[in-house]
Amino acid sequence: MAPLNEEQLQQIRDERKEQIIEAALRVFARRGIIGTKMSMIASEAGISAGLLYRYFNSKDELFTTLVQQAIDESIAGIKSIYQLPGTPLDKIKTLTAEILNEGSQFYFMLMHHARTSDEVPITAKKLIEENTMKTYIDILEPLFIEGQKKGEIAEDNPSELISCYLSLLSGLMTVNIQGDENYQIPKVDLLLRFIVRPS
Amino acid sequence: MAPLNEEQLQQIRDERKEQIIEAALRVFARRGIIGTKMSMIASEAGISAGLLYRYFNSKDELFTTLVQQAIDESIAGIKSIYQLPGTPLDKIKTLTAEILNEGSQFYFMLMHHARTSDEVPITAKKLIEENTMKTYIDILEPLFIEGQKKGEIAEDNPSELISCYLSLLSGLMTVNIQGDENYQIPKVDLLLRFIVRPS
Amino acid sequence: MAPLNEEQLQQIRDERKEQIIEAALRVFARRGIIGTKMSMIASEAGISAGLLYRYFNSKDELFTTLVQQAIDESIAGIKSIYQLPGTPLDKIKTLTAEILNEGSQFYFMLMHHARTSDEVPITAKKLIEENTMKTYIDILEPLFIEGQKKGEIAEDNPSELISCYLSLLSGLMTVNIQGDENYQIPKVDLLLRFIVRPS
Amino acid sequence: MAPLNEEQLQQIRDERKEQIIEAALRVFARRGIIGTKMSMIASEAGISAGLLYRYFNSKDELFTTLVQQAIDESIAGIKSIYQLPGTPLDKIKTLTAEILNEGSQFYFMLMHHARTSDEVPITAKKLIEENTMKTYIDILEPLFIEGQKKGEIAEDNPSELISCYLSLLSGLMTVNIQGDENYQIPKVDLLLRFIVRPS
DNA sequence: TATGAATGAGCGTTCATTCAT
DNA sequence: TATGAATGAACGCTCATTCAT
Repeated sequence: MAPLNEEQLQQIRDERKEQIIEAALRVFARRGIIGTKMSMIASEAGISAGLLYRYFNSKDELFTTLVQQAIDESIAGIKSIYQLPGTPLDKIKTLTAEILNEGSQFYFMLMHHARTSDEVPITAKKLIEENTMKTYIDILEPLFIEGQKKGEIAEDNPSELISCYLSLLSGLMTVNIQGDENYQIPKVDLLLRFIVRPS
Repeated sequence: MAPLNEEQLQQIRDERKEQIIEAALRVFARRGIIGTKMSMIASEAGISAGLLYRYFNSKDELFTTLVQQAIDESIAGIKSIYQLPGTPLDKIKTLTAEILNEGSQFYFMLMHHARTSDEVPITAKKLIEENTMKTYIDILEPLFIEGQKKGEIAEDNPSELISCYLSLLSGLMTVNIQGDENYQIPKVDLLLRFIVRPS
Repeated sequence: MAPLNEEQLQQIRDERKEQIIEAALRVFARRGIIGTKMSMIASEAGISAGLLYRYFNSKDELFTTLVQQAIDESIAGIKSIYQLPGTPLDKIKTLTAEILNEGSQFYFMLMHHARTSDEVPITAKKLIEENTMKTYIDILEPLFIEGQKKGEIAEDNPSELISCYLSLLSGLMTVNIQGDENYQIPKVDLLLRFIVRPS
Repeated sequence: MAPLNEEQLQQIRDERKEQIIEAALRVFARRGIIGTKMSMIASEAGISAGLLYRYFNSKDELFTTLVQQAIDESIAGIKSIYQLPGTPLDKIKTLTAEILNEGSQFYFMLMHHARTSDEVPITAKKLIEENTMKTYIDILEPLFIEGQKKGEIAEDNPSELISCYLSLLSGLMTVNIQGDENYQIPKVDLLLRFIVRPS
């Protein structure tokens, strides 16, 4: 019954906040900003609705936090491609496979809602406007050019090629849904065929 | 002085209904079923909110009508590929270009909401469950097989190839948004490269 | 196609108005003022909703007209007792039987709504306030006193006796409903037993 | 600091629910189901409109609850006649006086609306259909027969006599209104005169 | 910190009333 | 005169947010 010390309290707070963020991501991703009720996030996080407000001032703030996080993680994820082993094309294949299989789908869906919905808080809107596809193209361009030099990658305009690659990937991740057994994420090799230089 | 005759009234009713359906498609597509307020549809259609209810009994009914229409038109659209001129690959290219350029984007977005949202009316849910990707695969399979025989189309499993093609197309159409100048619909030739048999 | 002359038009107007009043009485009586939609009255009268407003400026005015009519007719009805044949008790029995059997039930139900509902237009409220039970007591008192003198009628205070008689009658007429076969309007002799002087 | 414990919460909930039920009875009784706005009940109960919905899912559910309660209490009330002291006629007089004086009037008015209005929820409609006058006649019949044997009660068909008694009572309770000083609930002895066997 | 009762603004829907024909 | 399309105010209900405990 002794009161917790400062440090322990802070730790509880951090854990709770993480709990909430993860719960919110799952719910917002599936249901969008209006479709999501604060009570849903609360019950997904296993806490009461009122407690949410000790960690986030409003639904908007919570949503915006998630958008920020999605942007940060997606940039970091793309940048990580340079740490991967192998030739440029190897790297691209590995990263693509990781994205397709891994749990990043929630982020794609969240960002789709954030881009499409009109109810998005202005702050989040701004974050999105500053985070255009150009950001990602700039990161990937050196790698694609290197791949083209090596003759691995098709000789199109690299920027256009990357844009197309990202659009396809993003479309797949956003649209992919359970419930239609005919709807399957394509195999990586099939998907990347349009990047690969015909031999 | 005299009231309008039956024919004139019917014409007014038909026009209004069409007006509403078009307005509703635009709004639902962008904002989803919950994000869409009946007043938005009304003002998009240039009529009062109350008048909507002389044509559709409820928001749900209106939404369901649109889903039905989207399904009908998409099936008709896919079937129309057989009327196009040229070889199988020609046909596929032409149809793909049409889809990418034409205004069918609203239907894709609507269907995405209809598939994803939990607030979709049961009737619409049923329509969607009955309308899996298999419907479209079955329509396109003969054409793809013919293309493979002619050596135009890659030698993958045709059903898988079509599924991949449709997934990519559907993802692009759903995700594609105004507002990001870097986000461009890929050129048809680029997109279809993974279908074409490498020469 | 020749235009109707003034007289014919007036006749049409009068018929229409009567049509509407009768329809409105039936609907208001059963459903009360709020439960009644103008469209119900219109369709009960076999005309369009818009046309109602050429005869009555508003729902309130129509309702008030009916209340006025109900009051007028009820007073006339009570007064008519003096035209009936026989002794005072005979007259009372005859009138009671007439009321119980005849179609005056709609008026009782209407007046019940008018007295109970808070949505009644002020004008109607005033009519009702001016039309207390005293009006009817005053009309009937001479008859009851005469009956008492003749030894036909119980020796209670006449005013109280009449009030009780009217309350019971009015309660029966208001509450009596189809649909419960056990709910039967009592026989006149049974009902009047408390008025009759025990022999 | 600590949240309320389960017991305290339950007590608050019970009190609120009772508050709402009492308020709703008063308002529904006077205004009927359509005439009653949820906001009226809320302000009569001294709470906000939104809070109503934590206790009752809908206006219909609230109304139906009241109908159920009215039926239960009326049956219990009638049955309680056998606990009263004295001869059958004494019992009947006492119960009648109790009903006429006591606050059961709201229940009569509520049931009148429930029986008459077309907007009554189906569940309530069913309750009412199952609760005909026969229920009450069956309860009272033995008592009336006993009274007839004792020579206290008139020698009419007992079932008919009870039906008449209940109709009159129910009519009085339904119709009786404040606001007309001439409209007075009759004295019990006067009212019951038609039951009593003439000496 | 944590809970859940309480509030009130906002949306879907209905309906009295108006108006063009 | 007669019609029915059109409007908009009002009510039932939901949910983000606050607050007492």
